Amino acid sequence: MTPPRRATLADVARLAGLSKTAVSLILNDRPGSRLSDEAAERARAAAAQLGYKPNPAAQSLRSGKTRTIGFISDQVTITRFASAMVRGTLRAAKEYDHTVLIAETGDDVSQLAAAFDEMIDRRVDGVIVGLMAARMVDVPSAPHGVPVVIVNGRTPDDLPSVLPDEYAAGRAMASVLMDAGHTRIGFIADIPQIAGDPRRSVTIARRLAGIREALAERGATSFEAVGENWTTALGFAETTRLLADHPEITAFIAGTDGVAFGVYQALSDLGLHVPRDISVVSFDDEELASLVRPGLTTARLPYEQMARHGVEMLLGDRELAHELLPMPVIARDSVRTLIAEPTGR
Amino acid sequence: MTPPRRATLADVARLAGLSKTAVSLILNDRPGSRLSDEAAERARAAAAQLGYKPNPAAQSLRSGKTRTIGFISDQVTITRFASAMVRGTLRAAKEYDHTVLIAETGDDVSQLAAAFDEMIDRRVDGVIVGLMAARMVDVPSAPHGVPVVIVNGRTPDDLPSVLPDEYAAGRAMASVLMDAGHTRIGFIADIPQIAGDPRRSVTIARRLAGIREALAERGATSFEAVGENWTTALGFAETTRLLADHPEITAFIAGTDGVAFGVYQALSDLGLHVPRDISVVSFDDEELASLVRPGLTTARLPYEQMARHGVEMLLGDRELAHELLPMPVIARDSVRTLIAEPTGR
DNA sequence: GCGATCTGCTGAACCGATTAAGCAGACGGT
DNA sequence: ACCGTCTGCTTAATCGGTTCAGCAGATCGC
Repeated sequence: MTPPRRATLADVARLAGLSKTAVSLILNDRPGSRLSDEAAERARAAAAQLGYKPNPAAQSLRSGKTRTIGFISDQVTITRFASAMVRGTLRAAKEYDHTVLIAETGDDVSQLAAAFDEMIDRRVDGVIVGLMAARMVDVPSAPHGVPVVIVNGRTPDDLPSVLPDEYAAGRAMASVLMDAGHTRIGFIADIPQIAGDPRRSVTIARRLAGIREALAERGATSFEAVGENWTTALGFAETTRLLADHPEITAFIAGTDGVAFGVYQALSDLGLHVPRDISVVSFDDEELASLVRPGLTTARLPYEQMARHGVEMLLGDRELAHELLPMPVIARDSVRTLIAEPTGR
Repeated sequence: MTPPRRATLADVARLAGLSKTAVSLILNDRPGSRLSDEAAERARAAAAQLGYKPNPAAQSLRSGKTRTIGFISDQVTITRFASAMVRGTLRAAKEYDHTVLIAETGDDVSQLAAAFDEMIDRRVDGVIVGLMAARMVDVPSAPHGVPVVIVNGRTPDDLPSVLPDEYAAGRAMASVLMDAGHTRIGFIADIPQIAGDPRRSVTIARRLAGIREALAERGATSFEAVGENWTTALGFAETTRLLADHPEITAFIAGTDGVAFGVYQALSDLGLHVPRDISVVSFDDEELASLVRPGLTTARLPYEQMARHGVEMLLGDRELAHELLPMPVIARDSVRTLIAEPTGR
């Protein structure tokens, strides 16, 4: 029992015995239009009876607005992080009564440009470019009046952006360990190729700087391992190696949860127990972090909040600027508090 | 350097010295319209010069089509599975030159209905309802002419659906173990509350049936454990218990990868090695399955293909019907082939 | 009693595309 | 020379809303 065709404004007007103009004014609550309460009543009743909803295409045509924003990501649909960004975008957009058009892109720059242009051709009211790794990317220029925000990334021409506050997070995680009494800390850390290249990452360098400065300020001894890529395999290999060389280590800082998972595996193979024998902290808060035993203490990348922030820049009162969002420390069970700190040995 | 306003058909016509009609006919390659090659040339040149792209709102208004489909899911953006469904939908839609509007819904039925109506109000050309767990759900009726497909689920009124072939997958995974020579198999299996209730799952019962029938046909001995929820904790607890009672078990079938992760943890605590001492198979192929060591052999839920299939039903030649899609066996390293099958002990 | 103002409402234009209908000129047949 | 047909193009209507301008009739001031 569904009507064959959706009711139009003209249908409502006819049923209410009014003009299209009158009904439009009433349903949109235009201030200054002086229509009788009685007429308003009739119009609303007719609209309700017919299940009238305005045709968005017609509205867009007139207003030049589509009440739609575009979301483009380099790996939108591939990683669990993407989910959080999509979620944040969707929810925030909904609050502003907008819908979201989503496009997928590989790492390929030309695909991003193509997706971007397609969104513009669809006449979206704004575009969010969401990146999985906080990189520098090129984004085509948008027609005047279409705002663009980069979430978790940057552009060479400095479009408005939202980034995680990696420096603060680096300090925070180092402090979590030091506050618990750890002073000899393994650190699976530096990726010179990536940290030095904004096309790979604009934030990893800050994360590392935060960690290093906090450790240095409080006089902790750190043992750094360097890798090509932050992978589970790297965590496994470097943990094994660092512990062989420096058995005095009591805690590890892993660059990511994936690396931390490798640390766990290595410790398990060595018969060491987390957190009894070794404490571990890391960054990102992937789903994995809550699944491993014991739960991993990690600094969460606030993807959902960053996306929400981006939408608020596009549609809300928030200024189009550069913003840093805090990375909350998610405390689980991978850190042991050392009762006393023995000075010798 | 972006133009202040997008070019319209009228702009192109003016520049080309033709009427809007002529330009429209040319740019749309209408057969039967007899315009000179010379005019076509001018029209195309003018369109290119102005960067003309038709305004989709105007086209929709005229045609009644929006070239947009809606995707609604109960947990769209929350799980890694959702990503695959979104990806499949996006890619397939792109092939049909459609864009995708995505809406989020909690488990709450009323939210699904609300999201659905919102899509209809936006005049989408079709709707995909994608579910994370293959459940029975209620979907409001759509206006005539708007097709709806349920991906990984069912509706009481039997809307077209795409489901995984769980029965075949159950048989397949049991066979993987038996083909490798295993005959005494632990099986973390039955969830009576869920398997018996289509509102919870319309497929788990089939998965279990496939496993049980395959095991029975080939005379394997199975040891079943029952739980309330398929969780990592369940896998951990029941593995520990089953092995204590039945040390002769050489392999486990876990209901999901999450359960299998619990099995891994229990085996690790018991000092048992996968696959040397115990083999493990499961279902779903979450990201986790490739991350654990050794990699988990599992039957993949083909979310991306299911979504693609759904889109093809909406937009392509595929018949709107009920379809079962195969769940591919992803062979990793968690199954050991037993050389010989000792009869005693 | 008459213009000015206010009240309640309507007509028509407009957004940008598609398309049915039709028109001027060239050409062909007789 | 005249009618019919074909070619190449244009005019105008249409989709469904929003909005500018304006029109009757009532009310008011003096």
